[in-house]
Amino acid sequence: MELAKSFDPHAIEPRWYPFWESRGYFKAGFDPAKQSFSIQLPPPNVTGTLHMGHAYQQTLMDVLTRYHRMKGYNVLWQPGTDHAGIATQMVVERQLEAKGESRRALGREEFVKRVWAWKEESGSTITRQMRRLGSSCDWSREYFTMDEPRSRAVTEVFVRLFEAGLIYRGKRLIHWDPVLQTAVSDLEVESREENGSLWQLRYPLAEGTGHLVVATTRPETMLGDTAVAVHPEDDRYAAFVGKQVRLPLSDRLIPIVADAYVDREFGTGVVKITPGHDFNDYQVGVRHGLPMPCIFTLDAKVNENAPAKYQGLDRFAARKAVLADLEAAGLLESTKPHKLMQPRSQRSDAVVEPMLSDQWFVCMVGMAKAGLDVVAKGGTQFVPEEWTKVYNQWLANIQDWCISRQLWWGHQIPAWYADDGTPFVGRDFEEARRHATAAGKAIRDERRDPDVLDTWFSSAFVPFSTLGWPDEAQFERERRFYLPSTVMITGFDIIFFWVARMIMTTLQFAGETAFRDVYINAIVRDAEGNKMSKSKGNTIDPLDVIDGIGFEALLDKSTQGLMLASHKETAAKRIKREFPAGIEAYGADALRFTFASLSTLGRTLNFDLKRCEGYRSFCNKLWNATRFVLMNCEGKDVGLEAGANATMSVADRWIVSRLQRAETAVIGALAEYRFDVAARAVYEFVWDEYCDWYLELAKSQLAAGDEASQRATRRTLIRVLEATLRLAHPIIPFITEELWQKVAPLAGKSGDSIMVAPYPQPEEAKVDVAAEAEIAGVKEIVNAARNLRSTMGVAPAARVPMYLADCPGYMAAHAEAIKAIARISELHVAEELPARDAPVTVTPAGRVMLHVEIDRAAEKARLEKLAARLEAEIANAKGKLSNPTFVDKAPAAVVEQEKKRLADKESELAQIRAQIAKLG
RNA sequence: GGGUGCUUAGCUCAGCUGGUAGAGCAUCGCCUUUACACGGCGAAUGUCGUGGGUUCGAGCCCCUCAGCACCCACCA
Repeated sequence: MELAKSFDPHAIEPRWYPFWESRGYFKAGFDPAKQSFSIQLPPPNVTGTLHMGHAYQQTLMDVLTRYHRMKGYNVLWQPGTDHAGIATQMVVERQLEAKGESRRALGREEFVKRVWAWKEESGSTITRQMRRLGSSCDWSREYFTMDEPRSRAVTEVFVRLFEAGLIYRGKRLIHWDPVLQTAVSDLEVESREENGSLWQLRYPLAEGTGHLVVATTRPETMLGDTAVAVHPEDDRYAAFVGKQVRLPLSDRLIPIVADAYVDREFGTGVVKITPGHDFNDYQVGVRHGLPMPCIFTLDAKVNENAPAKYQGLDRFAARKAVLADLEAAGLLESTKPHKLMQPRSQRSDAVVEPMLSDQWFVCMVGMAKAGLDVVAKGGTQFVPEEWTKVYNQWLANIQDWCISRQLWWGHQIPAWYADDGTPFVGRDFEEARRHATAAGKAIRDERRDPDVLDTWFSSAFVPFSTLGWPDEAQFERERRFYLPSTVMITGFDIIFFWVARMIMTTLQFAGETAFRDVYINAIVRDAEGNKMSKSKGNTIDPLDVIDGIGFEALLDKSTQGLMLASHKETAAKRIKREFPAGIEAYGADALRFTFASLSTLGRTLNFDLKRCEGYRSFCNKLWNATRFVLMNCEGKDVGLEAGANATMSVADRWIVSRLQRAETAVIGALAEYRFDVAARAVYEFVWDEYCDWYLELAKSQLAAGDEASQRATRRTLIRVLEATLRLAHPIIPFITEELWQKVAPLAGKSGDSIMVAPYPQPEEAKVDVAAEAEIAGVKEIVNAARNLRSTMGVAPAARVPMYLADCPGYMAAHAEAIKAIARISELHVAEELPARDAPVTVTPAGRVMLHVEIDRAAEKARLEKLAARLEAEIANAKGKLSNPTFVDKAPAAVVEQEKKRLADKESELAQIRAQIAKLG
């Protein structure tokens, strides 16, 4: 079947993914004779959809995966999805609310059923989208963090850590989200600078008259104050230490303590201490043995530990009431505006309340040390390197990890409580009961801890839980191939949440690092470098880039789901401005090429549809080059059989040589994760060398060459193209497969698919420096001629005579090619240029004269300008060379280079001067 | 408060261990030349953020300042 006249991604993409997948090409290999390559997909939220960040990461992962597969490695790209505890539970709760139902009314069992139903319904969306992008994961091994094997691993890890004393239950001050009503880890708290107030309150002294003034941003917490503190060396307050103040409103006596935590410079130097609701105060409370009352309910209303008057009030209402009462009592000294870092829960945006609460924790210090060591010793390397510091800094200051969540969606904690409240942990109830019995305690099945584990707890084990662990036999079999993973590709935002924890747990349970390399990819921004966000309306859906989308549909989907009218308006405006005609269909290959090209080792990647358009053009270029080659090779003798009479021309040897260099460049770039360099090498080889020059050179060889050289040219055309397709396949899999299916047979290559064909390997012997120099010379002459034509205003189609002098002997052999490419009617090669009024260009490869009408004065002026520039360059070079320190100290090669430059320029100038003289 | 990164052509970015600045897009000419107008050919464009230092030589190394972005942190 003929190739269509131009590249249309839609016509080809849908056919190849099912072809690859159905033939099992994505399946992990287990051949002991081969090297292995493996990569873990950061598991996306199971009910989520593919966004630009995913598409970008996966492009990089797929490039590496396909590349290593073609190189013959055992390859495992391990996919999976995450149950995303809080996020998914929230989505389903919202759905229930919309239907007038509620989680609590349904009850735990029924609610969890509904979440599973939602997971089943939407769970394959993102994996379907991944297939559209071309991601070649081994779907036969796809996991879900709550599937049976992963759940077993979670229980096993929990039990073992508990038995090792690394998981414990304790009453600690934790971050409480009063909206979601669960504990969250410190990583799930985000602090933002917000405008608040700083209030100064008077606390009357218990004895005598007078008061101390304390400053606070949260006056309502005074209901839980159990002390005030001053700095031990603060002379102003030394006399008060050990005495008491009368806590207003509550009318309790609380001590004045001395603690070095107090900053004498801030406020009055006196701090109110609320150990139950502040992390600093908690420490002070511990040091001074203070009571630590909790004054809030789980939904952050004032509880029974505060005076009756405030009970039942929300935190913020209580603040108002407290302030009003203090003011009435004359105890409010001042109110000032104050900027503070407000800690908010990442998921609900609620102001987090520190609460003293019973939770499960993982003791991190030891594991963190191991995690630091393995990176320090180079067992795991970050790319770019600078992220090592970020990793180190976090691990060095790590806190114990609060892993219990008061949610229903997730892995329920495998702990049961004895009647006296002692927790017993086991792989199942029976095991827990045995422990309890041994300890002489009675427990019941229904007294299982209701909490679930942090989502990140389960995803922290995927490096080994996806290789069969805790099944020893399977794990031993598979880890030899795929642990550690070769590389982890992910965003910096989850270095702490995920990467560090995987490294730590894998060290703990497999005794080995999880990854050889950790590649931290850039964050995808819009073309102007702004963060992509729904409310700004500057998000782009990767599927829309692949498939295209009309303006109306784009407007619709960009504004739906936005709650605020102002956001809707901003988004709509932006869509109208940026995408007045919607988004064209660029296809997965162009999208992937764009990602690869923009993938420098920076922190951000500004996604520009214009770039994408350029790379779709590239695909079209490749497509049409293939059409040309097929047109010339189909049904013709391409000289494949041994002993075929085929004479390789210099141009043929040149393009083969350039191909070796392109292959070397791509392979080297991929080894260093320089996807941009790899993409550029492919782009430049295909466009600038193969299409712009070789196809043109080939045309004249096919038109004028003898039988044997035509045969060699056809063979070179088809073989270089075939190798180029393989070279490019990891980046642009669809179009290369489509074209390869047609090209490969003609190139004498068999095989069912390009994705299982071998990756091109450069051969040193095929690098031909002489041919490269020769073609470089030809290009120089052609360029000079083209330049003169354009400067002289010669119509592109017009053929003009050309004279060539002072050129290497080989030039005559390229006469036909030069004539065709530079559109020359007659080419005269001679010792000297004829003396006539014609434009001349001097190049190292010869002097070029076009026989065209000229304006003598204008030509003279042009040459004078050239001469002036040359003179300046000559003066510069002479200056350098006459500087003794330069000649002395600079390396000989540099001095030589400068001398050569001087000589070249001087000779060029002489020629130009001569030509000016001829013009009279 | 601590830390990191960035500042190069109108825009987005490359620039290897220091040797006289590059790409894509955009711009401006001229072209329906038989693979490709998703094309061809040509052109223009930069005191490489500031000030200093090291060096024969600095976009690259060192210091200063300025601007931008991000991360971590319990200052009431």
